[in-house]
Amino acid sequence: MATKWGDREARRVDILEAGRRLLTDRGYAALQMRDVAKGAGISPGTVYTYFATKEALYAALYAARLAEFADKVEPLCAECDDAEDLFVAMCTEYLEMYRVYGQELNIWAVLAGEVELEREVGGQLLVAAARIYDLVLRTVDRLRIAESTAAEVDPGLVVTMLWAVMTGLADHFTSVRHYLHAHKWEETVRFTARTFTAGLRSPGEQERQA
Amino acid sequence: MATKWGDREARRVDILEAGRRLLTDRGYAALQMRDVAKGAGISPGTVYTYFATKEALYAALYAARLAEFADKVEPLCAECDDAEDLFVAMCTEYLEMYRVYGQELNIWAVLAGEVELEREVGGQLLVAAARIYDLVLRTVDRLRIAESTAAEVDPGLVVTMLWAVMTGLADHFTSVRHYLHAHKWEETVRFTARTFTAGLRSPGEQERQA
DNA sequence: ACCTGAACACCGTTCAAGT
DNA sequence: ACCTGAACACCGTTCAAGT
Repeated sequence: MATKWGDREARRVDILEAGRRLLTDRGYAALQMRDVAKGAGISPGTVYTYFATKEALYAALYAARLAEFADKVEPLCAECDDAEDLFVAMCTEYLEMYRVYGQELNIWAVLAGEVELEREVGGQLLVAAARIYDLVLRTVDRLRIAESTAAEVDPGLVVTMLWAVMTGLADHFTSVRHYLHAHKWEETVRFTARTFTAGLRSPGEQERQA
Repeated sequence: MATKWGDREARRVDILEAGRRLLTDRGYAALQMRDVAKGAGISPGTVYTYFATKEALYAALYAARLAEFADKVEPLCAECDDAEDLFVAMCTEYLEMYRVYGQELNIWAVLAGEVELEREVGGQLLVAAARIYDLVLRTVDRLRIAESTAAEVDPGLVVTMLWAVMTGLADHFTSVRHYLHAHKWEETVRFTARTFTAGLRSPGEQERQA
């Protein structure tokens, strides 16, 4: 760390970087404030003049990662015209993020104000989440994914379902770690995407809607 | 506690009951070994002669709850002939369990041997999980849910997908707690069930399979 | 102002001592 | 044998003291 005494901006980056490294290399349990301080080349007390709690530090890391996720998903949504392929690609990006950030902080709890954060970090989380939500919403529209059901189904409902399914798949596959899996990630996600898109386009939908 | 000195069986039940109460009343964060001991009318050290770790205690509670879930789902599977309704009912039962036991212990990690448990508790978890898996598998068969795809799709894949979707939905709705929800549980689950059953029965499946 | 690091609080866990 | 409870280990957090 070449960060000079009093350079708060650089110091903040040092802390975030130290935290990010611990998290990605060794998981949430290894994200300990003493080690964050050590990694940033400062004392434990100083970390707390930048982040009020460990949770706030974690939220800041998560916000950055979520923005990165949005950056990766945006071109996918723009380029891909096949809903099934797009879902598979998005899920796979999501899995990478979920592997590191999935278990611990709950973004919705943050957005709901259950967790106290500095306004800035909370705002970053909100912006990133809203960006992703909008992105998916517009893509669902563009690909007419809810086509046959469009007359009655709120596209937001489709997005909510998609998000939940992604989370479920990611959770399942990050927890099991290769062991008792009869099915591989690619196979399961592909099958889910296929089922899902077929279901949304099924002509049977409209009549059952009534 | 009327449990007598030396009655290990009753003592064990006291501990489990104290833990269960803390967990259901005030959540995982409130499951603290000192309070478990207090609730069971013993000293902290004694708890550790019954359960090697807090995680082992939690696993025992989870195993019992999982068996209870299987008990509730079994008649549902037997009585219900509509896949969509069944999925909704199962998800709703699952949500109740997930609300309390969802976040913390990972059953698959346990089954994979990543968490050390007494053989008995590990076995209980395994038995309960296998029971549920089999139950769903047989029901998928019975209702011919994977009908149009049966020639090529492993029914186990359907079960894996269903499990992941249930988890995703439960996770979404336990985390948010009424706040920023545009859609209610019943609405989202119903829509998801409809989409998936339609997708699994879609005649378009077979050709895309190839 | 910014930073240090010893100290406090909390909670899982252990173990020498009691019955 | 079974049980007690003080003590240890660990980690998030605070704060009086340093520069």
